[in-house]
Amino acid sequence: MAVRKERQDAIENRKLILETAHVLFQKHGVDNVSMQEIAQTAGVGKGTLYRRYKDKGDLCSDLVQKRFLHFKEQLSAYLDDMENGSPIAQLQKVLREYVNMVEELSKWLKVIQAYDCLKGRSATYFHSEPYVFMYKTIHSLLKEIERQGLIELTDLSYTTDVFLAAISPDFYLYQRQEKGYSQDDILERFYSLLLEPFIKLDQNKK
Amino acid sequence: MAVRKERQDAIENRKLILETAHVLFQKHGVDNVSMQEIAQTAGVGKGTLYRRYKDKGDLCSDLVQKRFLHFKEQLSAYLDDMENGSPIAQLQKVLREYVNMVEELSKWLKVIQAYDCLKGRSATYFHSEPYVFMYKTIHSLLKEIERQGLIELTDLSYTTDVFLAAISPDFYLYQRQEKGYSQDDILERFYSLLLEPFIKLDQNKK
DNA sequence: CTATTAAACGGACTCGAGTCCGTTTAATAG
DNA sequence: CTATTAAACGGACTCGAGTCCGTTTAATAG
Repeated sequence: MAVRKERQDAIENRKLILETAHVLFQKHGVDNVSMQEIAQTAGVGKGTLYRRYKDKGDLCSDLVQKRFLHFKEQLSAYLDDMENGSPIAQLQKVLREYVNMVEELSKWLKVIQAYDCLKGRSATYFHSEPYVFMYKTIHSLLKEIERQGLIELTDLSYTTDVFLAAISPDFYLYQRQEKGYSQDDILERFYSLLLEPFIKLDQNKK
Repeated sequence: MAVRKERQDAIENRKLILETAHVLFQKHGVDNVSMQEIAQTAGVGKGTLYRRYKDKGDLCSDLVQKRFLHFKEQLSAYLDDMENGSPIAQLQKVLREYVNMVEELSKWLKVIQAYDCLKGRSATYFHSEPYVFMYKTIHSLLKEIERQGLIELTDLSYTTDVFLAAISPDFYLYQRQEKGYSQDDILERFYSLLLEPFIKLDQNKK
């Protein structure tokens, strides 16, 4: 017997709730909006809200998910253009775009992290789609750079994780807000600490 | 007029509460212990509990604080012994000991972080005593290494932060539990990515 | 179009976090 | 030792998170 398709009212409510939450979060800040309020404003019962979203963190995940899709598309487009360019330039492009996105999404990412931690869902950051995607992308670019003999790394996987740690939302925001570095300051320092020292010296080529 | 000294009952309650919380946390796990329960078990009212500790995160901070004092003492003892040794060896010692401590305290550190985030106290991790202390220690050791001409770094401050990011509780636990690296695996990879490439080649000295 | 079904709904309910404020008690003044 | 004071106490209270379950409704069968 065929599986019933999702009910029309359910689909509409899902959209309605997400939009309402987004509006309220923007207007009053995530912390100052209760789940109650979201349900009421959307005109649904609390049960309906919780049926779709475990908690505020879950709502934020969905918000991030939407934005992340754009990012992925944009990035593939860029990378297609650079198909035959230097993989180092590609890597730099990826990093720059990602930093851009982190800057934009950090607000949500922090909330997600807090709820994950509080509910004992541990290390979900590292399993989130954005992390996994970035990991794969950076990992394969580094591999290509290595294949071309431009770099030599002891542990590719560890290196990739450290790359991402240096642009993780927490760390990034700290550099940005407390240290007062600009986006470019950070990228510059990142390159000079984690990228340039490993690029094989072929200055003689010049 | 002299400031009144802290009341005796207050002092005793403070100790009692902290010990009770510690015991309950160990027995049932931080997540499964309510503030109510802590107060009840300690035999004080809820108000008394909250008078000292804002929330569970705050309790964990105090727990960490105690352990961290030991760590600091131990470390200074070690460093005094190595006073005239190579600052690189000193740095490695510091890193090794810190990793040890993070391994032990990660449970609490995660809870602290979650509450900080949830209550909108942002980036407190970077202002916590452990972070600040480690920052100072690593920073000054790197400076000394630089002074001796053994290393050259673009931005000492940024480098120090990245060092600490690579052994931040979240990241460390991920490497440890999900990647399956041992403590030594991690230190090895850390050195080979973040330390060795910057040490000036004076192999000719050999 | 009607009956059947199971998903979806929504509000009453429980439970813990955190606050408030009238009461108690340790410290100090005399 | 007694009176005064202000810190400390503790439990009633509020408020939001999340669950439960009787009721509604969209989808499917006939």
